[in-house]
Amino acid sequence: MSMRLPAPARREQILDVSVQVFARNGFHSTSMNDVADAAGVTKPVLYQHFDSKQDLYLALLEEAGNRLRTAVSKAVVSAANGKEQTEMGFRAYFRWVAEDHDAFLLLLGSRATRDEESTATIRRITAETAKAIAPLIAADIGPEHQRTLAQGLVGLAEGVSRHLVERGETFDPDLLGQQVADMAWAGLRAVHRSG
Amino acid sequence: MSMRLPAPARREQILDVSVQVFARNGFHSTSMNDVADAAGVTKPVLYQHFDSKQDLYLALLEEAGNRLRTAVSKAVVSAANGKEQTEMGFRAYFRWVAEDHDAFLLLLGSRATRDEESTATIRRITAETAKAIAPLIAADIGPEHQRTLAQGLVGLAEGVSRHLVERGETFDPDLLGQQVADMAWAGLRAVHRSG
DNA sequence: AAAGGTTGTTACCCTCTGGTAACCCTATGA
DNA sequence: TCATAGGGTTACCAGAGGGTAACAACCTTT
Repeated sequence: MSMRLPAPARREQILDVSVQVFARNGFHSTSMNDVADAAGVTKPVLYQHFDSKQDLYLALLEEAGNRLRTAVSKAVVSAANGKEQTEMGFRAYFRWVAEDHDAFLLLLGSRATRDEESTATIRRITAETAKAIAPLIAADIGPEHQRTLAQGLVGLAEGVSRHLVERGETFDPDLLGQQVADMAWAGLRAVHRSG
Repeated sequence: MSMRLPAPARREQILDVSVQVFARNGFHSTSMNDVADAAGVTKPVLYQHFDSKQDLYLALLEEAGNRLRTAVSKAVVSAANGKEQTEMGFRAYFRWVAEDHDAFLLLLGSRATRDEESTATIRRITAETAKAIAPLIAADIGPEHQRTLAQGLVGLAEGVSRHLVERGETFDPDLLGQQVADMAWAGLRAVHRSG
């Protein structure tokens, strides 16, 4: 039905389409036929570009994770002081959620299904995001504790996002980022003081 | 192999055993045969007590969720002022994580798989937990915003817990609860001020 | 000790779906 | 125009796993 495409273009199209399908239905509830249908193509075509369902799924996770990581990292690096870093970081996170909607659902939505390997991938991505913001936290507490709190901040952003996204509410990422950052920054300073 | 049990006892045993199996492997990677084996029994026995795999799984979620909710609610209610409520709430949460380990993994672990209905159940539980702590947040911001931040706090606790549990680190729930509560409380007060 | 309800098992069905072998169609270039 | 290569399809396999019908072992009650 759909036109013939050169291999690289087809591969891209499959990635584009399948991120939507997987995001909406989750891994297990999405069959390769579903993906193929959505792409306007038949199953074997998928296997010309990806070794397995897992392989396709992991490619999607990897891409989505990269976009998240780089967005947050860039934002944090580009800011001057801690407070600004916090604000920019959260803003970037929420902007990513708002713009890269399907990717958010894929990585962190409630329907995100995680087998052995996907779990590892997602955990790695989350951990790296946390690592990017860990320096925001006062270094005079143990590094373990520091990383734990960084994961907490990621969880904070995640919880807020999931709540909003799953209720279908629209939001201004910059405003939200600022508000959450205010809260987080005050919290971080408290940690600093209390050691 | 295992002894004959009266129906209610068998039902309880199945619940006890399957929460472990599901927590460890997730919904889709766990077959009813796996559950049956773990219970020392054969498949049809499971279907004498539960209508379907879904049904069993939802029963587990419900039980786990109840324990979480009541633990947090009780803790929050029993405290006097806001700061103490925050501390008691987080303590109760982390105590639940430490004690009801499998339940935590089942509800919120990375392998937690969520189809249509399970998603709804888990979201309900999380939302109710958030509702229990929403009053901690100053009422002079919009109720929508208030609920969003409450979800953020739940996410915070979740992120911290997941990080610790999945790294297999042991932790003192009371100490951790206090530390996280310090951070959260300072954040909440900041929200209060900035409106 | 026979009856009847309860607990449990064996053996099976059936669907779903990941994956593949074999073939077809279309464009291009010599 | 004919060969060739690469994109695409049809038709199928095979295994896994949810769910069930029929049967067997047990215990209790009379």
